[in-house]
Amino acid sequence: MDNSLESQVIVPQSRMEFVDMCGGLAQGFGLPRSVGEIYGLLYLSPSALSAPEIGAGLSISKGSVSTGTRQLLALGFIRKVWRRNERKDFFEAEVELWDLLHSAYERIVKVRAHDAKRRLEVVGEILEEEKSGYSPEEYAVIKERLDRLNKLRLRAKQFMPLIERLIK
Amino acid sequence: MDNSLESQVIVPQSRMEFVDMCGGLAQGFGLPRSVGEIYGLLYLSPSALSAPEIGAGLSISKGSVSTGTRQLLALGFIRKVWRRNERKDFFEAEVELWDLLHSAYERIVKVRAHDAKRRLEVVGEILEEEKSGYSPEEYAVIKERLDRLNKLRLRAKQFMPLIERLIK
DNA sequence: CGGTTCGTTCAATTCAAATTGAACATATTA
DNA sequence: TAATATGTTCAATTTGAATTGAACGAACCG
Repeated sequence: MDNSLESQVIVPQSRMEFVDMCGGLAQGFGLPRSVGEIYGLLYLSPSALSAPEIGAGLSISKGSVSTGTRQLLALGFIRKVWRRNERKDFFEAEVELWDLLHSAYERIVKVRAHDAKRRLEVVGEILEEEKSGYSPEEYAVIKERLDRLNKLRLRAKQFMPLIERLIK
Repeated sequence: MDNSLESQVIVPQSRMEFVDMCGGLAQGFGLPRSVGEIYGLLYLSPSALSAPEIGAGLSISKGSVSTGTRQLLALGFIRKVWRRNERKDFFEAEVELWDLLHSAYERIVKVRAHDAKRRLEVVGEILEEEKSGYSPEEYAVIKERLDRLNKLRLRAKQFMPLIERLIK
């Protein structure tokens, strides 16, 4: 039996242009291009698409579709939908992007900020241990630079609640 | 003559920890790790460092130091300093990070926003050309999704001046 | 049952980006 | 001028991440 369904999937140029843009955006955010492309395809799709349709539409392998959809599901960017009498999984895009961006902010910015704080503390601790290895002048410079960074961190932290209120 | 200067460059652990953190941050922002590392090394350096010193301290090649410092100079993260009777270039970190982040915001966020606007327009135009290829319902769905994106874009745009004022 | 489709996983491959190192140009010193 | 050091560029290499594709298990069908 011919896989007529997949082989005739031809995505119009406008949507391909959009897919490409989403691929580029994803890369910009450090995600695989294909993940962005899958989201782009689904976002402009009038109906939910099956995994084989996605693979055919984007010319990517089953494996990539599987891992890509898993990532998007984990991020909340797409949903699985089930169809009666269909064994296949179908996927549709979450279109409330504002909410998604909001939660992405929570996850990414907050986690990064916390990370930076911890790592700076570690650097400070090790510096104390090594204090004797520096001349007083050197030590003073390094200490001052670290303090400066911590001030920057606090300054940024102060704005976080403000920004959060803005994007709520 | 032995290159005693370079071969004895041993960077203390606290600074290496910091270098590593900067490397990771750079990667997070889509820059080469080595670029972040060079900045990290210079940031906690009590004095300006020559290119050979940087290479030795981070165990990276001349070529990487050269391209890395060029990128950092272009971004304004480091400065060249000249020393009397010294042929070598010396580098020191720009420590006013707030200003740097501010101008990075200008360059990155604004450019990206403008890009997205243009690409969305292109998608819209091609869609119009292909309008006849869709059923009215399909067209309506796609159009609505694009409109939704444009609204999101405008909403984000409204906040930009506010955020700019915050980080000024 | 066999036969088929779907989806996942993971080892192998591919690909792009970063890094190296050799060749070169320029400056410096004796 | 020869000998040495510095810095740039770019082709070749390395490295790490994304992608593929084969193997597998599960669900459905005749």
